[in-house]
Amino acid sequence: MAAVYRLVRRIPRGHVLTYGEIAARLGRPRGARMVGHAMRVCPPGIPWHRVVNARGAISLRAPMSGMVTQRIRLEQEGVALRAGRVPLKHYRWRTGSVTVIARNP
DNA sequence: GACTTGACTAGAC
DNA sequence: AGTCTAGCCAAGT
Repeated sequence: MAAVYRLVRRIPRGHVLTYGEIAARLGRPRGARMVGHAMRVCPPGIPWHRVVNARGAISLRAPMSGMVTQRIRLEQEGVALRAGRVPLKHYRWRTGSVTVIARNP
């Protein structure tokens, strides 16, 4: 749990991670749901909006509140959503690699 | 303390 | 290429 938050906090601005990838990084390749739960109860100070599902889409259970918030906050960070999804090829954060900052066009 | 429920995902059909 | 199934594990009942 705490490890999830620690990792999410390290996601650089303008990048995203998937639930599954976070889980995998924590040694739980199938524990994506756990990450989802961790986000649901996330304490303040966690950039939870940088976490999306495996296809780069937002899969919140509260579409009209959290979903919009997440999209807006991502866009404010320079993550452009295409067709309601984040182009993971471009924005997925690679841990350990040099942080390539994605800027607004 | 079992049972259900999920911000999930990979594979089967 | 859409839908179903089975794993996973923390929290709430």
